[in-house]
Amino acid sequence: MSKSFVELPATENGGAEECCQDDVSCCSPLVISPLSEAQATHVAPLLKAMSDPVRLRLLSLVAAHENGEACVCELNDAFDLSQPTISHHLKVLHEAGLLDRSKRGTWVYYAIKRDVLADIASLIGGGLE
Amino acid sequence: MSKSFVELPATENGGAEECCQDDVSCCSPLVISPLSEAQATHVAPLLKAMSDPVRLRLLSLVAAHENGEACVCELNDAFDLSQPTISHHLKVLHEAGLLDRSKRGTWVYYAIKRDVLADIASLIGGGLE
DNA sequence: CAACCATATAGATGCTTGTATATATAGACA
DNA sequence: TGTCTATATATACAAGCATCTATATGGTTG
Repeated sequence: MSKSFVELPATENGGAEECCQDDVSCCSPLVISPLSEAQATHVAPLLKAMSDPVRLRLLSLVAAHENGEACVCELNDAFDLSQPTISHHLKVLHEAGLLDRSKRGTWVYYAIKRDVLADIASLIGGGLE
Repeated sequence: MSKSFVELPATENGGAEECCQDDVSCCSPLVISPLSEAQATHVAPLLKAMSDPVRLRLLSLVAAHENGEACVCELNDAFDLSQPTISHHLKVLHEAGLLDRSKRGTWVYYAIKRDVLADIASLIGGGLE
């Protein structure tokens, strides 16, 4: 573990270490070294997707459900909002890369992407233990 | 550690465990049990404060700086944005409870609140290790 | 006091977003 | 084929937000 702490060759962007810009897992924790502009631009949308109360609850409903997966029909019932609104929020979470989507017959299931969640958590909380 | 896993008396809100609604630290991790509406409403603003690329970088600049503290003057220089814009973002982070503010002479210093960061991280990533 | 520096506040503007209603798609089944 | 159910898309609108310029506040120093 703690592979994020390995030293990486500095790039031209002012000293922030930057490897694969597409993946949160390669950012060292906030507390260890400042995010580069590119890194921040990649990570922010993930947090933005989680920053709505409805989406946060959707995320936790899915994550805490059996196998980390839940049917849309169950999710709709948990809220006092219209079905298209829930569908919209699920789309946001899916497009952000936090939820996987799979259709099985008439029903659609969303599943949590645990690795992404873990990466975000270690970005925020890494180096504090 | 892992004090978040202790069983709590269920409340009337449909099974989600809920203690002090004012503090993130008492929410059990997303993956363990679904957030209540009240919990989600409390946590979401923290994530929203972090969900902007500029604020994410500000946060990490402060957090990774000596003593987890940095002077506004240094922060302004790190961005291509107007001084009031940076001031605004710092205010958002401060009001969300992520940064402490202290004035010393002419200068203002913002300091990271490590415990809040740690609480958010364990909310998101707890139960995945 | 006056000039100056560091930071915050006020107000304006254009873009984003959360929500709703109406409609489309598409699988199941009679 | 036609109808029902599950989910998504289209469109619209009010509210929120990131940014700017202009200005205020308040400490420092000549």
